[in-house]
Amino acid sequence: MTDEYRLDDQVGYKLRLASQRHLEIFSQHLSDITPTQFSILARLYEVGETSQNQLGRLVAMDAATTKGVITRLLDKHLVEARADPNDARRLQISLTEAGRQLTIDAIEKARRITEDTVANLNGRDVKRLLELLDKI
Amino acid sequence: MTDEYRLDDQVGYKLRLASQRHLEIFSQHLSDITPTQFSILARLYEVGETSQNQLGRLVAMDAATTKGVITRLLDKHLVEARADPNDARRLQISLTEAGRQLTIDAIEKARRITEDTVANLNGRDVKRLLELLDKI
DNA sequence: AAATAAATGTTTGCATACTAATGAAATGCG
DNA sequence: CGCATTTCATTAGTATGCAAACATTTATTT
Repeated sequence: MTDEYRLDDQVGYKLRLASQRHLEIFSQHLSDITPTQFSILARLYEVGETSQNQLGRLVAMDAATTKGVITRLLDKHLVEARADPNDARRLQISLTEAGRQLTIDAIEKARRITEDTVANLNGRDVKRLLELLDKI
Repeated sequence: MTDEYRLDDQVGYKLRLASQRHLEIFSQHLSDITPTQFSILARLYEVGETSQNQLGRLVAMDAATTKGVITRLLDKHLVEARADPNDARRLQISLTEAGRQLTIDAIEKARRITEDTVANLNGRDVKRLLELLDKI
């Protein structure tokens, strides 16, 4: 029936707003790294030393994007890279000790970040939201 | 009970994935402009000539971000800018004729973009998703 | 086995979006 | 009026993302 187009009711628009809000909360708790950088760190913590490209795949990032994120993490001395002896194309990435410490700490803070982000939702809503986002 | 941290279950992570998917769909349908640029255009179409800063506020964008988006739209000759005679600080932004045409066309395509983005959700789910995102 | 083709991993360059800090103009209040 | 505050816009710097290029390895063909 409603034939007009409402920008405010579009999924894409609301997704941007929600991401914006989440980013704001994130940086309040964790100002040293970004959400993107955090996901790389958390995944690396989970799986251990991995090639750069593979690592990117594990967090659904483009190879080029991954490269940029890794560069920034290298600059901060949170990860280190070494050539794979078996495959000259590959660059093996691992956490430094400082990186490990920061990641452990960041994971704790990340729990709070998630809590704050969904502060207005009850448990069932959160679950539902995750399911719905998954289907997109 | 579950005490471990699962990156894949975090709202922030899933928000990034969903946005990523939406962006992909968007660029398939509308390769000339980005979602951000589209929201500026759509809003401008809605409200008519407005100051740059005000326009940004209407789509929840920082003044600096707005500036960048407007610059790109000016480069594409989709909008035009003129000084406000009453207030020397202000820059009035309006759609060019080409911009109007493109916006009308883009709004049609945007319906499809939204449809494709939520293709796996039924009507009630979409409504619920919008509500949940709103609460964030 | 050598040569070629195909796949994989990484890097470079460029576009977009966002933030913090700065400057210019207008408004309000003593 | 004169000064502080607010509003608007811009600049400079950072992060993320994609397309294209390049290098290495693996598979295929002759």
